[in-house]
Amino acid sequence: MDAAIDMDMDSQKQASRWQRIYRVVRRIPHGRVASYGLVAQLAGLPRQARQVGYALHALKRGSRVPWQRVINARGEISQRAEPEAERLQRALLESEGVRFDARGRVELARFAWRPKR
DNA sequence: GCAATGACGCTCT
DNA sequence: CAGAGCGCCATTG
Repeated sequence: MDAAIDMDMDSQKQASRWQRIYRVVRRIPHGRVASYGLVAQLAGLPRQARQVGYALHALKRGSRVPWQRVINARGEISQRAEPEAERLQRALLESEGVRFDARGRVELARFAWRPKR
C-alpha cells in the first residue's frame, strides 16, 4: 500500500509537469494540428518535445485531451509501439477535416495551428 | 548514479 | 525533398 501511495505521488509529480502540456494541447482548435516542439515551447518547456510525447503516451481514455492533434514537425503521425493507435489518430484527424497527402503527411501550411501567443 | 530509451527536432549531405 | 547524424532531457532499469 505504501508502494501504491508512492507510485501515486510520483504520478502527481509528473502530472504537475505534464499538466502544463495537457493545458496547451487542449487549446489546439478542432481541425488543426501542432507539433510536439511547439506544444513544449508553449508549455514553457523549450527543447523538451520528447517529454510531450511521454506525457501524451501516459494519457488515459476519456481524458478530454485532443492528443490526436499533436504530430511531429514533419507533418507526420509519429510511430509508436501500438500501430493501431496510429491509424486511430489519422482517422480522428480526418474526421475533423484534416487532409493527408499520398505520403501520409499533413499539409502544415494549411492545418498547422498558429496561436497568437 | 550510470546507461539506455523515447508519440522529437534541427542541420547537413 | 529524403535520409542520416547529432543534440536534448526527463524517465526508467
